[in-house]
Amino acid sequence: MSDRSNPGAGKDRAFVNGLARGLRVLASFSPEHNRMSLGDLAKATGLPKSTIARLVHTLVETGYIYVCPDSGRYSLHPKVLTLGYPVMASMDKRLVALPMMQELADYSRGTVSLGIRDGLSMILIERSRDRTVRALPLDIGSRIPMETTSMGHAYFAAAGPVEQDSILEQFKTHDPSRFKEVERTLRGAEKEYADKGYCTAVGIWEDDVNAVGVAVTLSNDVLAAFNCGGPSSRITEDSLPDLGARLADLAQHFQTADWVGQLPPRPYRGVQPT
Amino acid sequence: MSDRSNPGAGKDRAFVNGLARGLRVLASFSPEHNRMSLGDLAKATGLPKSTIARLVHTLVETGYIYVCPDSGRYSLHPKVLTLGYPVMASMDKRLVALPMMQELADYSRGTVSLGIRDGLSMILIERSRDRTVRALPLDIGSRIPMETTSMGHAYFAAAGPVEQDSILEQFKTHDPSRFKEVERTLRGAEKEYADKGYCTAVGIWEDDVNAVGVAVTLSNDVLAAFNCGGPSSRITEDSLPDLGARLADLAQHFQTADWVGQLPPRPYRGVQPT
DNA sequence: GTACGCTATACCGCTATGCGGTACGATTAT
DNA sequence: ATAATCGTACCGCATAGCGGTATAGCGTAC
Repeated sequence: MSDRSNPGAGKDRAFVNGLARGLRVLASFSPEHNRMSLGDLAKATGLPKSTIARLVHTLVETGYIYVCPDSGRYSLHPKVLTLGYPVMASMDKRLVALPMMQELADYSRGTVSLGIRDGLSMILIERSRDRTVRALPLDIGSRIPMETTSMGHAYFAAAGPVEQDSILEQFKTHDPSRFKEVERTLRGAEKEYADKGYCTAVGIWEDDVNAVGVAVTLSNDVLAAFNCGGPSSRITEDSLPDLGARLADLAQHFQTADWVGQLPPRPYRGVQPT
Repeated sequence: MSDRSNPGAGKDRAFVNGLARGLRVLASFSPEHNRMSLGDLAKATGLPKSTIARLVHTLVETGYIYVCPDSGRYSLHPKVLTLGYPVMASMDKRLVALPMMQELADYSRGTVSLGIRDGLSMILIERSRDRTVRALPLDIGSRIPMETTSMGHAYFAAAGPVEQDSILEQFKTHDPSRFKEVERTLRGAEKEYADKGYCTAVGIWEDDVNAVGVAVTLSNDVLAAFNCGGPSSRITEDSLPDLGARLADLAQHFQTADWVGQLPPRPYRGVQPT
């Protein structure tokens, strides 16, 4: 029976299944499936309905899920945002980048984002968009693939050899069929980054999306990467060198910005969950 | 022993304790305690050390916590941000407010934020800051009290009678000693909001912080509130009427903005967690 | 040097606890 | 009216999670 929520080995006395399963429930929500019934969640997680009922009940009790008043379905409660707050706060150096990002977004009439790696994808932790665009598809906390985005390419290029090997290793085990292609792509990106100082992605993520990417180091020595991109109608292929140079410049300024000490040691001005 | 993680009644067959406790572990991180040992977590949560060890082990396995390479302590993994992403995405109407918020932040030389209620506090879901300020103390996902902030006051003032009663009820049970004072404050805020169209908070949250607040409704009929404020050196008490009017104006524009249909129905451009 | 505080990890017996069948009544859709 | 849903309830079972206690490894301090 031992259907461990996470793969992992057979039996692990120290693994709390209920917790892992509950997190799986939370993670099974997505922007397009943000209101789900117990049945939906059962399907999405592959867990039996009665188990889902228990987990959801617990999550409702603890306030991380609430029942939509109208539809009666279950939805993530904004309280889940508070779980991520300490992470955001620990990356506060990105705040110094915000004005620069906004400036470049306006200049390029596209979107500028900052992301870090999780597994084989990049998680966005900050973003700025051109003021004339209504749509900002990727928001904070969203996840984009590493192997098909300029951000991911730049990240890979700037990563140390050991991290690179680890990434490639993960790709190999995760999707062996695409591995060789992915490896070639990423190694190519590494070369491009070394040559030009930025990575370009022309229509490899989405057909009509172009972007450039540059890596940086956050205050806590966490590697991250900027990108700047948008629909090809606005971000033309010809403009990429210019944008790449500007993004590299932005990263340079960000990197060397004298950040330490600019913020007074501030206590946590938040409050308990009450 | 039935030490239920959440208060609640004695025994609830459908309550998964391990899950609730694991969430308590995640929630016990804060910006100032973002690297903790098992002992720290045991102290913070009040759970026995061996239990913590099991929960943390599970959270590490599932990737929501990682071991800091240097210190060997435990820290939240950025992956927790992805849990909140669907919430952010469901509130995408706030994106139309961003340029306006930025504009007002620049004008006022302070900070403009947008927040929604959770329990007796407000959770920030968007923020803009004046470009000349380095510090942005409150970030997305952070939590500020309702009874001492202009945002909270405006929210309360705009809430329906039933929600107001529920809020007051919670205050009464949560902190009876302060209840009468809080009630008076909130009722006063309601009156102020009805009179002026905004709420002011002069040094009630922090001594040297002034702010104004105005409520709005997000696309999904969720009540929310803007605030605009900052240190009294920049946001003087005299400027509050002007800022209040401008914030009310912003809210008005935001409210009536024709948002529906401006975004093409977009698929989730994110990717699986791999 | 040794005694201490702090790590994290391991072990282990117990039983409460979460499990997942299956069944029910209420809604809503076909 | 039939057919899917929805969520809730029940219940016997076995094990999964519990929390005590014990151990081993570091650093620090005295």
